[in-house]
Amino acid sequence: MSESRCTASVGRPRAFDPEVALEKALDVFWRKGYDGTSLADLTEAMGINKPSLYSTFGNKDQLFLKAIEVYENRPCAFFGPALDEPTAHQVVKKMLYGAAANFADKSHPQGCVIIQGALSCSETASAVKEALIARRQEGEQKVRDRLLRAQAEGDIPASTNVVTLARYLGTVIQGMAIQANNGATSEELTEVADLALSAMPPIAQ
Amino acid sequence: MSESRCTASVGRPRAFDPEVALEKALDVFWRKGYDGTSLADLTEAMGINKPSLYSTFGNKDQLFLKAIEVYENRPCAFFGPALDEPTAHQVVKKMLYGAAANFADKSHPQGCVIIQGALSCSETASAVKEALIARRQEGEQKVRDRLLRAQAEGDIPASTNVVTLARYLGTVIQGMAIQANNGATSEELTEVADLALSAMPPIAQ
DNA sequence: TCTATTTTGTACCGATCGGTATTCTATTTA
DNA sequence: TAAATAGAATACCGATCGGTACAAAATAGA
Repeated sequence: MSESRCTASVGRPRAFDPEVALEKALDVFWRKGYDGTSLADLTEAMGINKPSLYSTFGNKDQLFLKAIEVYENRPCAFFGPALDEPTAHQVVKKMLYGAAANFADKSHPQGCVIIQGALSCSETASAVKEALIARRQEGEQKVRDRLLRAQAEGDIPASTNVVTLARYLGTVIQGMAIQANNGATSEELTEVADLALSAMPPIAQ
Repeated sequence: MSESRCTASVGRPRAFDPEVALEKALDVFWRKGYDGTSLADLTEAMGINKPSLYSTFGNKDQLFLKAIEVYENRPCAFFGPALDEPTAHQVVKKMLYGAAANFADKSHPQGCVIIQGALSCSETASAVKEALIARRQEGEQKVRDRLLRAQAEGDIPASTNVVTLARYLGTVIQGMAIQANNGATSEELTEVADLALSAMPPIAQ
């Protein structure tokens, strides 16, 4: 039995690291959006040529989808951990603060690629657009489920409409992404987060 | 003295109404964004050919800017009147309700072209992007000024940070535009608006 | 009717789009 | 060392991009 993967055994070795290249692609898509990004932009940023891109990642669509997976696991990793906080208030606070810090972080493009990667776009990008809408709705669904759990645990009042509350939080987070694009700083977004938190229902006794 | 304008006096008469054509262009830009819209999309929707488009509107950039002027004066006309409401609470309520009704209105593309027309975009679109950012900031500035006036009039407490409050309202409105793109209905957005309103400071006595 | 003027439709411009065929090169295995 | 394999580099594909030159057509004034 030969080695199954990691450093393919035969043929010319790959001259680039696919993960690094994928992060470069993410940066471009994040900054320019799907429609605004050309293959020339991608190959230049990734440091590879088109045939390498196509043989490794498929095509532009598939590259985009793989790039946003990287995004969800790394640059935007504040979302998942926030859900693990013990109380609903801590979950929401950590999520909004995380968005404030991350969306305005100057070490990468501002905002969120899931939100702004293909918002208004050509028909060519419609599959990507639908994928992004689905991701946003999945995120909102996770918040909703977490709030339902909090309600069951007596964390927030039974009278709270968790569907609307989750949608409100999604709205604020998405708005913060736009604000980051406008040039808002992390501090400014954190102030917005604090104000947004005041819409949370009181802690059930 | 001859007639100064309206139905030019000499030469072949124009076969289309520039205002109608501009509204068609707005519809396309709104739906597809600047980068996602091609001249072929525009000429087809406007019912004219390229030379007519260029002689009447300049180029793609200028057409876009003229289209968003139409947008600000017509489909998005909920913003200005809201500022004329007598109290800060009424201003904010009317603005958020207006956004909820307008952004999800199925008689035109969802969301707001000022927000989603050129969010993440190519370098070609950067001038347009900057113009849109400026418009968003102007809108926020108007809200801020209105809140300052309300504060002077004793409408909201002197302790309220109106800069942050205005930014928060901008954030919610911009988030609602994304929600509308996600497929949220006017009713759902109105519920979000109600929740967002709970972050407003109490009425000063 | 003739001329000046303006818009129309068509055909075209070079550049770039996403995507690929082909050839060359680097490596493993035999 | 020779064959097999797979990635790299170049050059190219038809289609489309934003933008325009040019000539036919429609009007007003002379």
